[in-house]
Amino acid sequence: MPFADPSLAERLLPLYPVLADLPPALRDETLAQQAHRLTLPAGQPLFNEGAPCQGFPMLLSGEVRVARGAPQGRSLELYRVGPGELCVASTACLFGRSLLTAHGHTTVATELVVLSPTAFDRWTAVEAFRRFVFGMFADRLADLMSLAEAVAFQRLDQRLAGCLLGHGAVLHVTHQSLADELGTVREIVTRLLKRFEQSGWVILARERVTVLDAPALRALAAGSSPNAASRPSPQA
Amino acid sequence: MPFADPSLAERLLPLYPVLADLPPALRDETLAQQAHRLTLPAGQPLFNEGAPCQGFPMLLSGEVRVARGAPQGRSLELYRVGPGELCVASTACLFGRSLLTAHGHTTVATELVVLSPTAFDRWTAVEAFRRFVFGMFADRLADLMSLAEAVAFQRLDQRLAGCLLGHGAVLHVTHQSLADELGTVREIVTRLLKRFEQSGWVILARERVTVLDAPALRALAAGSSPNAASRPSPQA
DNA sequence: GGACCTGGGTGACTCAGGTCACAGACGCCC
DNA sequence: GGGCGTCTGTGACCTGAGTCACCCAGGTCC
Repeated sequence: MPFADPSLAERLLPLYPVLADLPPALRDETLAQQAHRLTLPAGQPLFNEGAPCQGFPMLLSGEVRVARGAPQGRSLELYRVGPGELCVASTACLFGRSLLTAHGHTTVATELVVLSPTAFDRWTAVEAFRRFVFGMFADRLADLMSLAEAVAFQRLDQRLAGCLLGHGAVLHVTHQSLADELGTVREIVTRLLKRFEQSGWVILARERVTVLDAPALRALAAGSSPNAASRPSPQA
Repeated sequence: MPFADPSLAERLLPLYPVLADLPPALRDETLAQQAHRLTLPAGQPLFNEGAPCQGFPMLLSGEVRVARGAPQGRSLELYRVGPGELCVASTACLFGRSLLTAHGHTTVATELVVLSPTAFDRWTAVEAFRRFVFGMFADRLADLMSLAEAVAFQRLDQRLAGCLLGHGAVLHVTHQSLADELGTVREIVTRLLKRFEQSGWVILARERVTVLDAPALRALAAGSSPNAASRPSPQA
């Protein structure tokens, strides 16, 4: 939609404060002429393995989940992108001699702005914006290193505990989606969750996990206790 | 060593052709004043987890291995850096609000040039150089995604087969170093290598692995055949 | 109120990978 | 040439995780 949208910059700015450092003329011109805005429902594929990349995405709202799929339907979540962040996978393949190596889809209804590659180039000429992009790359890189380490060295119960934390006390998820996040299968998630429930750490219901004892989960995730799950927790 | 080194640019240029796109004055000035040159023997630590980062490294020769360590002496190799490449981990922490999350050490005698952060900033103002850096980030990001996927979904024999390939017919490695590369322990590597030898794919000797049947290893690594190792190979 | 679908629960079995505890092999240095 | 350290080989054993097969609960749709 190449017509000027007066509200676009106003909506982007609070989420991406770095845009304030761009020359206003450059910013508004590129937003008006070299960006298009997308609105996607939940569960919509945004890009796929092997596809070329259209541009540089900035999220206004919603969430994009970037994962890599294996055979027989298993998949591993690499990271998620929220408002104020940027999807390095697609950014990466703007430069990369390589195509995309992961797929992304929305987890909830999502609005995003996609900047054209040339516009992105012009923006990165501005030091503040460049630092922002490098910073994002750095963060993701660190995330991916941690992911690789976790997959290599942590037990699944530790990783599961970890991904139950930090999303509030009540999670609305299916066991299958947790399995996809961890790169395992549903049955295993069910088993482990059941063990957590027996320890009194969570309560399970259909499409819902209620966290009762976050500290216990955190301790398990931190991995200090090799088999804490066998001790049904101090007070039980 | 802040004295002018006339040969430095000449040595860097063939490895980093992108430097030809920098304004010569800028390039020579920063190389002379804001870069120092390091020469390290093999096996020397270059940086460690949690340490701050001194600058932007470019390799003249040698190799740096970036890994992440787990408890009980296990470690997982994240990637390696050779001449013409750059170490994104340290670059990343130039910007990152975070410290380094991995450690790097030389695998062989290595010469490198470390550019100061401010000099790096000035160089990235040049579009060609910026693209080069973004490209490197993109490549590493893709590597790390593949690594995470491999660790999550591939069996160790497949990954081992993969890392025997592409280093010539004769590798000079200990089983322990292969184990560190894969994030496992020595005994497992020994077992798997022995299996490969029994299949006639390699010959083992002290600190040496000779690859006889690269195609077979490649097929195993590709993972198309679930348990190819049980079939001692077509012609045997 | 039955058919049907999705999500959850469970037990039996298998297997890759890790642990432990050795033993032999090779090279090196006095 | 004997001692010592590093590297390799191997067997017994254990366990986390995946597979398979099935059943059950709870909604929704006719």
